Amino acid sequence: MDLSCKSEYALLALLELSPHYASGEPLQIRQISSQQNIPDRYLEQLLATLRRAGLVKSQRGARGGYLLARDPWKISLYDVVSCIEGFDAQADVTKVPDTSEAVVIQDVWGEVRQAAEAILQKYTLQDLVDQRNAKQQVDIMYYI
Amino acid sequence: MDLSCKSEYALLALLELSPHYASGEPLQIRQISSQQNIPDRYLEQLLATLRRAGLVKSQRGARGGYLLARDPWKISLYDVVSCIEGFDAQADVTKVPDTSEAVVIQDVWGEVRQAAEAILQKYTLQDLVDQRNAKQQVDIMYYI
DNA sequence: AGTATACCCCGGTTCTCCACTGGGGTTTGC
DNA sequence: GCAAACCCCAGTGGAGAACCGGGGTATACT
Repeated sequence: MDLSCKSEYALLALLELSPHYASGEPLQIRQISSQQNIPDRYLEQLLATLRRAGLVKSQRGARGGYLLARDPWKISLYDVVSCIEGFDAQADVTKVPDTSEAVVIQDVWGEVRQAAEAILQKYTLQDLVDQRNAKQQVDIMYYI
Repeated sequence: MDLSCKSEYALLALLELSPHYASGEPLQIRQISSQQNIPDRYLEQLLATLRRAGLVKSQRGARGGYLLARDPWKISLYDVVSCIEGFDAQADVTKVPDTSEAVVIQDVWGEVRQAAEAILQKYTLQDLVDQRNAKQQVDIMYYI
């Protein structure tokens, strides 16, 4: 019941990209990884996954980097986590429960999954950026 | 985001034990494992964990077996899953998030965890037994 | 008493996945 | 043309999941 490193790294990277979306200037892996203490070669793989899922765009060559593919309020946390964790492709080998007890357990677990997904769907990258800004604002007020 | 075998096996076993709680007659590993298609030596380990957590009681020797330690409506699914998955002892190495972005992500994830736990807490073993019975009742009606 | 029946404990094994590293190749701006 | 970036693919080390097996111990029944 804990967030995997993969998803956390991916979210951190996208949160870094979010403020840069307006300018249209790409951000490099090195920048993100040093900013968020993420191993850069690992982050590269995650960004490749996000690109294949259509969440970010990449620009190759010198002065290249990554940009969000669409506005930060149009990307939900569910979009990110589901593509990184890859639980879209889980419909293939759904094991058939053999007893009636197994069925009710699966039902409850479905309810759990749905609740988790609902929360991830209601937050967008923009929401998190706003939350972070608000939190920093509070910190400044306490500092004064 | 999927239920582990361990937790599912444990829940199935406890659902088997629930109807026998009233009689006070213990149920053997072999019975449970054959009823629910669970490898018996593996189930043994899980029941040992449940026993150490105080959810079941064991009776050794001939005509021994396992019983629930308390009434089936006093055991929530959260009790079971948390002890099997062992996420009580997670408070020790809570990694300190280094950036403000990491903090907001952890906050959201905390919300997700809480929602999942709330659902697991609201269901008891008795609830699942009732659901199973209700479902079988419906099946019979369709059969007629 | 003796024996069969069950739990008990501990250890090993295979497999998969995660987190991470490394070696090249290709595109692009200056 | 060269350096800066992405791209792809491959491998590695560790951890945990899902088992299996052997030997020990308590208990009921005869």
